[in-house]
Amino acid sequence: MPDAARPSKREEPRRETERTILAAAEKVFAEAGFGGATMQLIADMAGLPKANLHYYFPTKEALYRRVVGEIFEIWLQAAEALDQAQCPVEGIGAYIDAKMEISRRHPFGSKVWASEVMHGAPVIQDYLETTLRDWTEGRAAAIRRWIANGQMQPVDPHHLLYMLWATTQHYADFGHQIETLNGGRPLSDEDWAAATRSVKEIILRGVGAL
Amino acid sequence: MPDAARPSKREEPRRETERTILAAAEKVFAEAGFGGATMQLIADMAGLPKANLHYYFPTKEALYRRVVGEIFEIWLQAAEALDQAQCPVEGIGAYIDAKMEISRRHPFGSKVWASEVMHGAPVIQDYLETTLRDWTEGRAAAIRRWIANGQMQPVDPHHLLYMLWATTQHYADFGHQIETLNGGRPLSDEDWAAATRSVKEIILRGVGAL
DNA sequence: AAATTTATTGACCGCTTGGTCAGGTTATGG
DNA sequence: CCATAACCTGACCAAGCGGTCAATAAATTT
Repeated sequence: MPDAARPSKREEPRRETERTILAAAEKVFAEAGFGGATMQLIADMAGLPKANLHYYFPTKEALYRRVVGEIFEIWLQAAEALDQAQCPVEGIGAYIDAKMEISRRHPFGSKVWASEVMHGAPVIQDYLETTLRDWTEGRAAAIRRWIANGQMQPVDPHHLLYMLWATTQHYADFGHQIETLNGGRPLSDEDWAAATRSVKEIILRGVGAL
Repeated sequence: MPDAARPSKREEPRRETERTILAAAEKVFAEAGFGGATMQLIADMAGLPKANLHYYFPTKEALYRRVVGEIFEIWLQAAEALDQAQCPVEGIGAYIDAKMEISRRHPFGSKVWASEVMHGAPVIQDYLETTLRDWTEGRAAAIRRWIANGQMQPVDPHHLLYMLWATTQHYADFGHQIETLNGGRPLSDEDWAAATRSVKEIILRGVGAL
């Protein structure tokens, strides 16, 4: 029975099972927080016995660490949108596009990250102090260059970056609130497009790049 | 010994003790999440035996409910800034001022709210569907009036409100990340003033109100 | 097809959790 | 100064937790 209903475990069974567990863990950690999540809940969601989880991930914290690390990777990739741009409209616009897409496609991951940071980043403090800080300084320098070139108004680069993060991630982290205010219905394709358009318009006009 | 070191319990001892417990609970819930928080931790932080907590609040959830409710009240009060304004610069500006001040003075409450919404608002769903929805629609109408009067550009009122919430609350919810990127130091008075200035400047210019 | 490694699992363990309760202590009111 | 009510708390409990382990099953190698 090749290519059965369950994803084929012929090639790399370990990877397949790990992915199943990680997906379940991401969802449970997002919905219950680290403290509220239980290995039993994750196991049920993954359709595996609890003991099997500990075969692939020694502890709950190790599993959590992997989940958080994967989100960070995704965000770093999106950040490249800011790099290869010549003007703020293009760079910031592409970055907002990318981050809004991530908020839509990976809402659980975004929530796990938010939860982790809110609780004082006990697990990812080193990320914040090294990779994220370096990345932030680099991007701030690029923004200062745009300002020096007269391509946008002189706004504080850090606070601009915070605004970009806050606004885009809000659609993932507070998605439930937004959905409720949207009459209980999830945002449609057009709703997401309109949201992205609004964010880009206000911020790009706000920094004087339009 | 009138007016001793401990807050006077002569007048309304019940209220005093409740406030002590609520303050401790707010902090612990913010730092550990609902699932990660324990009654023992809250009791230690409040300097009371655990059993005493259950004398004032029957269950962990009842205590949590009170904490969340108090934050919502604070935000509703801040919302009045938006009401008594004639122009967007004044209204939105005052609202940003108020919400930034709350982020600074009540970071724990903001985190508890964020955590609650992220986890699907199991406790405050009714707030979202009634009070918050009504408030949002009222404010959206006010914004549409400003647009009709030509006092600002035609932006989607809902997405503007989301941006205001996201940006201001980010300074509380992600305060640890911001502090880390600030060299590990908490934001100074001037930092907060600069942050508020940046947010107001970008958003007010972004909606074409300047 | 035997041997060996890898994957799977039910049963179990020590510990912490939210919550209870009986009994003690303090304040209030007559 | 006593009685009644409000307040406080150490000791305790059932339930659920993260994690372990010995036994088994499946795959892979020889």
